Amino acid sequence: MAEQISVSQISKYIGQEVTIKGWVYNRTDKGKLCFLLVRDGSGFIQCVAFKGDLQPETFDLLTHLPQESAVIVTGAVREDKRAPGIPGGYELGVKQIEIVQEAGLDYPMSLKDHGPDFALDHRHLWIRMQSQWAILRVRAVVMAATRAWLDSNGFFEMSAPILTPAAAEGTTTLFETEYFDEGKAYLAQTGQLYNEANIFAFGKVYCFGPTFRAEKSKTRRHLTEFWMLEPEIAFCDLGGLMEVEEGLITHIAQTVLRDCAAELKFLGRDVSKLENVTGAFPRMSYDDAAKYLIDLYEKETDSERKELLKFEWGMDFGAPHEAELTKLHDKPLFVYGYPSAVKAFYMEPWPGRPEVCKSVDLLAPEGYGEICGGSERISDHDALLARIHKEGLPEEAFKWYLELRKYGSVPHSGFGMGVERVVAWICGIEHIREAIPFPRTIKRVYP
RNA sequence: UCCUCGAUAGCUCAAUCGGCAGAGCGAGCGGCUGUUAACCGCUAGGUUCCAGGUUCGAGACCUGGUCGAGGAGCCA
Repeated sequence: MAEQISVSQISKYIGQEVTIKGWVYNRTDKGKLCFLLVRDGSGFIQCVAFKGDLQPETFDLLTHLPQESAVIVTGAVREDKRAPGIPGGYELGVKQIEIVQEAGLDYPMSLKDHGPDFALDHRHLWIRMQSQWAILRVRAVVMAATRAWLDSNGFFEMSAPILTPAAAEGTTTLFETEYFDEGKAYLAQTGQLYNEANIFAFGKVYCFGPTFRAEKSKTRRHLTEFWMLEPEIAFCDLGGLMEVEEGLITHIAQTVLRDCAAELKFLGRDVSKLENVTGAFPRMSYDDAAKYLIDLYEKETDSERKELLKFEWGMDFGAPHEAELTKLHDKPLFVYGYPSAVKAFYMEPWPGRPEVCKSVDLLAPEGYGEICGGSERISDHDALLARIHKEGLPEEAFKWYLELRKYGSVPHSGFGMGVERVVAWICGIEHIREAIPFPRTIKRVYP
């Protein structure tokens, strides 16, 4: 009885007879020779059958196997540079094949390109394709690396509620639902306020889960449901926060480089760009960034681009501005000290400059833009209350949040990291809808 | 909410000035002992997004609509 193995472990079994359980990804007949590219979830491997090695009826069955048929293949592993697959370079000489299910002939996914509408309508099948498989494997490693780094650096995962009573960040649009006799409840757009309660019990915490924004954003950087990591740290200032982000992002990038080499290679990612993601990241003040952007705007001669680059102090960066800033470095870039007016109400003002707050965004290189946004939080009760009033937020809804400032308040900081944006950047893909198994966009809740 | 672009075979697309609805892939059959999204031959496959209009004649032009994509704003 041959040992059942996974394709990802194939290199350890050269010369041995093994069994692989999976699905036919592609088939090529060549007369007395038949190639099956079989995927098993862990990778893709070429299985080669010679007519002379098998019963005639078995070989005939093989050459008529529809794409996506479920199979159990047994054969000897050998190294062959010609063999395609992920990792590739190994193949199985078929000795025996059992067909678990012969797939229907009308499988709609082609190995060639699909348009976004068709691909997304068939997302339940699209995820089987090599490109999507590779991206989602990277996503899983990004998420595991995120938890691993935080867990080994003294953080505790504290799940935040998804059904929440009110807007956390004011103006942003919320998904609304009926909640028994209590009136309306809303899908969480952040777990941060709950994290701030948790740090006073656990010191360093994070929540990691789906968040929801009913914004009508229709760009390659937006989903209505996306996964966000939100660490929050007691006794931590803005500088300390940036060190945490550096440590985490470095660990994520280096872990993916180590564990997803085959996936990155398949995606055609230039890994030298990711190898740069280590150590201290460059830091730039909002003031300096604004000067740079204004200069760029004034020098731009193309009228269309000039309109996009339009900038003055006090504005938040648009995607074109972020792209320009990230071109300055080959590492992620911190931009800190944004105008308070464009940031959330809970951010600590800069000492001596109340128009600026102790916030920091982390911009991914190569034009990918914001992947993390965070700040030092207001720790003083009266200052926070004043900000709530100024923003016109309902004081009653923030009663418990304000109370945190009465019993042992300390300087504290936190940030949010958009998982899909990180995955899109690491994989080098165009659109974050491919960085989540089943994307939710303004125009799509199916499948 | 605004701007731009698009919708033709299962998929990706072509169709010149308004004049017979086309190709590649996929599917079926046949051929080939090293294919890499194989290749070669044959076969099947169409409500040209919908509703009107102009015209001898509309996939193409006009009006209205539907759906999608990219971007802006907002944000992670």
